[in-house]
Amino acid sequence: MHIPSSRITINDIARLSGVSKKTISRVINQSPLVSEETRSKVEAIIAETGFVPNAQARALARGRNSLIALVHDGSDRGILEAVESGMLRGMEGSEFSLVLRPVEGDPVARLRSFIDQHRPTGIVLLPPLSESEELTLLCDETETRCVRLGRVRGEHGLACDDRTAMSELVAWLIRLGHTRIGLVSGPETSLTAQQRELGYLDAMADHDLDRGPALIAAGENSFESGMEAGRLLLEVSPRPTAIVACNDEMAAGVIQAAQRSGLMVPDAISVVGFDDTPLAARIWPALTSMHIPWAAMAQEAVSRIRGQAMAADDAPALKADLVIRNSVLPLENQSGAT
Amino acid sequence: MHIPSSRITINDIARLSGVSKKTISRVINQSPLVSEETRSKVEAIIAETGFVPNAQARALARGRNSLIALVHDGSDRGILEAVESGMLRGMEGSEFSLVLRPVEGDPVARLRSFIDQHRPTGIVLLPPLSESEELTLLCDETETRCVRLGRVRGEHGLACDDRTAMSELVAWLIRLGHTRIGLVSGPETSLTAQQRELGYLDAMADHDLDRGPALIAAGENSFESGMEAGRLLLEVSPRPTAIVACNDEMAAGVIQAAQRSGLMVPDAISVVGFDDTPLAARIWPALTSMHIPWAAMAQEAVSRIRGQAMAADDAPALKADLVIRNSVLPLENQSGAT
DNA sequence: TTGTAGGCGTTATCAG
DNA sequence: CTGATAACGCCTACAA
Repeated sequence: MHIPSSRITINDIARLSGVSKKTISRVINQSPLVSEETRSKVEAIIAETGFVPNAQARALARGRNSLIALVHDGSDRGILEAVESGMLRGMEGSEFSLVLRPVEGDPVARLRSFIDQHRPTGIVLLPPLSESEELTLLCDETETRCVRLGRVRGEHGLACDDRTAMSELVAWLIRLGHTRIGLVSGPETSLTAQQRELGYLDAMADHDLDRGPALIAAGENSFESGMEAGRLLLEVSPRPTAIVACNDEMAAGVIQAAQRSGLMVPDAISVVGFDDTPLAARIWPALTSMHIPWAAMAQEAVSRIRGQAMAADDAPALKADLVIRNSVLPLENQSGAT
Repeated sequence: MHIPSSRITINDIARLSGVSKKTISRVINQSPLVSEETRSKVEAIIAETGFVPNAQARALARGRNSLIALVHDGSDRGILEAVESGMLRGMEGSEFSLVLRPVEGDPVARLRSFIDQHRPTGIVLLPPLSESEELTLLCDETETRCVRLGRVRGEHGLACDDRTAMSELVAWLIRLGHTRIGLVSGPETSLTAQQRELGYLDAMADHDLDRGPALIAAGENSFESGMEAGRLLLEVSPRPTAIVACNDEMAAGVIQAAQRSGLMVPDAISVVGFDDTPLAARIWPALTSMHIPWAAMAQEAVSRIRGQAMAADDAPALKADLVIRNSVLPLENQSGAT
């Protein structure tokens, strides 16, 4: 016997309260088909005994486990912390638990066997996996609820407008007098990164500024790729007076590259990030960044999976928001050199 | 019917291969009591059909779920990333999945209901929760395997020697000529933090240096508390020439405080951290830090829970290791001011 | 080496 | 409103 007999089950409760298992089950599941009297009697006994329904048995009977999985490919670690804590907040006080599921290699096959094995109630997909239609199809097939973060179109999507947000960010730099603005782009396979790049191009075009390829360096969302891209952009002549990176990790890399080569930020060059991850506040100079409400989106995603999607009015605004810190100076206050 | 009948079960495999369920079960569980012939035939069919055993049914029958939980109280977010990825590496290719379980409030009650509900195979406890004997007892009671990270004594512990590591770190600063060395300590309720503080005191005493309370500021393992403690230490007169923080988050806070007040790191003051989290490499100047192999420990913890603890020889060394970056200068190369 | 019967704790069906 | 009875998919005893 694996399970200590001390562990109490629905049968014990049934016996103690003199009703059938099924009635206990109804009480547990808030079924309206129970008399007030019976319900309160049973509830008292449950409280008294500290009975907790066994999630495995339940999962087996229902064909669904009380798990919600966070599925990502590890390509953008910066936003993970916010997403995790948002999801956890959304599950607080519920029966649900959070499972971490990185998938590398063939995402469809990996995810399929994960779902077959654990039958989670739902999964939250992060970019760029959230951009795959295949994965959504897989969830439909397996009756797994699915929310795609950072991907607006489609019924399963939840995102804010990256393109507009980036364009506003760049427009803000332009208002500060900057005209030569470099971009560190994200992986070209990521639609989210593409949207951000388009936002940059929008703003530059709106103000008739040079948006030639020389001012754009390709990154991979990682700190290291940001450093590398930063080095490239710093050698462009004439040098950009501001650089915007498609996420905070890369922005931190740009700052590192700049300071190492003796260009102080923001005195010699301004740098801005995107996402507003915890890293932004911890580096020096503290990074000005466009806040993307990943935590709020993740929390809302969990609500949807739990079937408690808020009314449109109550839903959190899910809007991007500029957070000004210390990594940007108006052009007129910048010096040309160290 | 919740489960699409298309989903294949052990019964389908049994029928297809012309043997009984039990034999399939034996194959799945690597039982030696199966003939080579039968085994390979069954395995072929399993591969062909893509059959994945249902974890819920299995969990119900065995009384254990194929989950391993990471349990922490959120007080030291810096090491979470390393621990998560180490645990995931340890579970790669296995049937196990990682559940994230932050507990706030009454840890014993919270953990108990979590265990009752999900019956995880094991849990990994992070400091300071790993220091609680109560939680270990709870695991014993519920037959849940448990590994306590950062806590040496006892059969369930897995840690490296924080005290010695810190003392070596401080001794290294002393060899660089520093004599006035400040400390940002961790929460006094955390034994791990206490060990680190003791290591600092050891080294200072060994070299007959001032280790009075004026040079020690209390932190709470958070970035903000590090900034606050940093501000305090910078006002001590004469000012310390180096500050060591009990974790990287706080060290980043100290750097922020120093640079904001115009004291450049490391030119005016040296700063070192502890843990060597990803943050250390991302800030500027890059943080010199004592590497604590959290990822390796977490991976080993998972191995233990899976019952595959390596022989002592094969086990990863689990030793702390100094990682030198750019936040420290020998005293003679430091200038007294900006 | 393999198979049969029964149980794990819960939910669904359908009759009272 | 309530309760027998039969799943859910797998595993352990015990036989064969």
